[in-house]
Amino acid sequence: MVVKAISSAAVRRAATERPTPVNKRSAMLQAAAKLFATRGYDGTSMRDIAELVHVQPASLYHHFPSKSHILVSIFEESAIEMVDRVEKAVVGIEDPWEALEVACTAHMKALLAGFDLIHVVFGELPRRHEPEVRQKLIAERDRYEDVFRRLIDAVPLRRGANRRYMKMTLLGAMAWSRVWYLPEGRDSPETLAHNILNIVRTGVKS
Amino acid sequence: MVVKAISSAAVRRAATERPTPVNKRSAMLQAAAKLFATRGYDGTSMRDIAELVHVQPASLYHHFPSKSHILVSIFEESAIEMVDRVEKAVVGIEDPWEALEVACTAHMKALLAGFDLIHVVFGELPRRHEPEVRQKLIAERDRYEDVFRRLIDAVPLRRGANRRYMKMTLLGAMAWSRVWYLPEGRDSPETLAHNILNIVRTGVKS
DNA sequence: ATAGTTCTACTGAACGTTCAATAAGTTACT
DNA sequence: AGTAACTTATTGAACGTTCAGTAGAACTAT
Repeated sequence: MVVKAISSAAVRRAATERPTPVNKRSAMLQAAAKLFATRGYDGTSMRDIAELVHVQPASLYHHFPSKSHILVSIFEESAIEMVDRVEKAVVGIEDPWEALEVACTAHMKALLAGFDLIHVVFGELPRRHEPEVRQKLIAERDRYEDVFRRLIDAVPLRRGANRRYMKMTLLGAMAWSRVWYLPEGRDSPETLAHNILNIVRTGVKS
Repeated sequence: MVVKAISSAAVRRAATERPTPVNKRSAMLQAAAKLFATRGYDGTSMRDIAELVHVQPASLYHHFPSKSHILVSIFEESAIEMVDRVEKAVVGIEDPWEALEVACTAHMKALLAGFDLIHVVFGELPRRHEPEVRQKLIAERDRYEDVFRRLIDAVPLRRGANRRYMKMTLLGAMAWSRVWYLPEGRDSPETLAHNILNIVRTGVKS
């Protein structure tokens, strides 16, 4: 009896539901991230986002109280997801340099192979936004950068080397790839991560 | 008579003219650059620019045919100015590493000490703009990057080191300072340039 | 089991504001 | 007189956001 009721309900649901009705909120975030990543926050309208999700602009306000909350949510979800990706990638690796390289590879893969959320985190300048929003954006990015800070802390450096500069150089060099990387080029995210880290690790001079 | 006429005109002009009437066009570019650098292109309105120059919005259209032309002009003037600054800074320096460091210092000084035009060049993503505009923006930034390409070409590297990756790492690391640098902090632009270049040159590992 | 209620997700139409841009007129200088 | 520099006034379009309303599923009471 109970089984039958559940079964028929499930069938009915499966027959009437749309392709991925699971969570429209995340579909909205996904669409917004894609647009923010390419056109920027100000260059993207709520209508643009709505159109990409095949929904009326007003529907966005059922899930988010404002446009800026969408941006903040993207930073939040991205930080959670990226911290997870990087930390999962480095488990079991003992050599600290190898762990750092694996982390960089995970970072570059996400950045260059279509994970739009992280693109927004490293493309959108918190400076431009209202103090309340800015604070949250910075906090979320810091949360992610902290994973790298810990990995860098574990690595043996020569005397006088500054770990903070090292972190900024590494993250900056990787973030800058946004600007010049061409997907159709011959360089894979792995190659990029390896080469950039290698420059930071051993330098280039003869 | 002639002298008198000129003289009285000069007096009248001096009495009625505003502080720096020399070239309003460049004042407009300056104001636009300051706003573009902090709020971004899309986050800045023609009204904002006009207000900063104490001019009516429509006046901007006497000097520039459109908003995007202002952006292109900023890139042009910035490239010319920065190429000039860097090339002047390195004249007479024989050691290629010292020349590169001087170039980096000039770059960081401009970037962190208020030369707004270059801020726009390294903050505004050409990707976001129409193809015609994008092409010009990329061309101007390439023109500036070429100065660094030449300086890097002159430097002796270890076997297998990639000069293109080196350039991107160096420029990326410096550009990223936009994000985390605090003027009230203890690091001077010179210190930053020295430390970043030193990481790229000799690496950090023990 | 059925009827009534509540809730979630969303729509369609509009709100007032701001946008880049234009047209026409005025002043300043040569 | 003529040109350059700028103003006032205005345009249509696009902006973020609001709001009353609705379809349908889910819960509740009979």
